[in-house]
Amino acid sequence: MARMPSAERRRQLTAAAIRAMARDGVAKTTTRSIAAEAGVSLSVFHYCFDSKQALVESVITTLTDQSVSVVREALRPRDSLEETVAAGFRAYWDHVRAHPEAHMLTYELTQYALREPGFEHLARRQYELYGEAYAELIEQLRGDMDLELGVPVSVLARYLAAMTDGLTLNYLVLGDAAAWSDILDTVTAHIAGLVR
Amino acid sequence: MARMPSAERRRQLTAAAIRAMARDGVAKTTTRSIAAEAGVSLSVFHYCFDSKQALVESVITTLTDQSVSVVREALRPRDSLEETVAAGFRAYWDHVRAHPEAHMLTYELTQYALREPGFEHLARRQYELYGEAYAELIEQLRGDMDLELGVPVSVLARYLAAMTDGLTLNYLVLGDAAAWSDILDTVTAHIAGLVR
DNA sequence: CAGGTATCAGGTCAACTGTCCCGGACTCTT
DNA sequence: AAGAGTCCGGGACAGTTGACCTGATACCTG
Repeated sequence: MARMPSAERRRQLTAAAIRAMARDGVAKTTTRSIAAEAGVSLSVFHYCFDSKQALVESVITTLTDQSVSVVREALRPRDSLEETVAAGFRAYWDHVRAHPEAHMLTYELTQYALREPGFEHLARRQYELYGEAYAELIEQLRGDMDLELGVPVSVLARYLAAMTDGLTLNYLVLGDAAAWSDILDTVTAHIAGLVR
Repeated sequence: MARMPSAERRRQLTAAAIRAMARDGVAKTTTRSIAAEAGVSLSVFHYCFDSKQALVESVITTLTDQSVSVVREALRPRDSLEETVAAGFRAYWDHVRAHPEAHMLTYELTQYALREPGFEHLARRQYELYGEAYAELIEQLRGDMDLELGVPVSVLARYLAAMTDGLTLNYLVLGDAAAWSDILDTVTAHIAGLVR
């Protein structure tokens, strides 16, 4: 086994845990399977993390930050409002279709966090960050394009966040990706109608 | 212990499992905790169900049917379209606020079903039934009120299902129930705009 | 009331999981 | 090169969990 500073080992174990959890599900991922996925012995795990919970906490924050950056990346301002919304949805949707297990895992971890005493704040943080990402984009667009919103920014941001969340979950359960792009088009038109 | 035909015992155990899972979470619910919740000994459990999986299957189908009937109950046709949509959302939302653990449990079980080999169909069935419930209501309204839809029924139904799903999940994570009624109003207006 | 069936209680078992311990090996400083 | 600090490996342990088994008990049929 290659020797490695524990900070880097922690990152490696976190990444291995994400792979194992995405593959097997959170419930079926054990400290042993994580260690095996990382290619280290079990004791290394407990050398780097005080407990499995500490590792899960690291996994959640890491994955949340990744997910939020996916949203931020997708939501780049374009020439027109409709174009921005449509391109944003498309970019996000492409990511969902390309990495369904990753999105599935975020839902699982959200519920894990809600159930685990002392972890609720991690679930909330995730959803708050989503909302903030949307709100920031809206504010930015409003300034750049001199838009007038028919609804408060916070309402619109939460609507978008909940919308994409629900669509993603439905896609993960039902599949049939094509059917959902029609819905995204409808929503895009709706958003465009909410601004002046 | 009162003697009881096994069919009724199964119902009793299913109900006890739902209570235990809603309280403790699916992952932390064991055969022992279910038996204790039902007030029977562990052996009764394995007398009535071949395995824990068989019980979980019973729980999922029972809860799915309950959830769908909640949706159907909420979506009763009223005088006008907007009134129908608004009242439907309100009724559904009241149910979510009154029984958050029950809704939480359905999300947990959906993911459990998606992860458990041979159970995927139960997750899909749940979401298909939601979609069908919405589609039926839309068809019915269209006939009664002579509406003309701007989008296909299937698109609208899936949109509504995903929408409520996402809003519910966001509420369960973030709380703050008041903030979401504004969003439901926005969506209501959107739906009203989609018909002629 | 006898015999058979349905139901229950407690104990047992093997497998798995998180955690920990102890000895050894590597690395860097002095 | 020697020692301290850091990292790694294998094994062990206690607790939990799903599953099962053997008797005992209640109910019903004839």
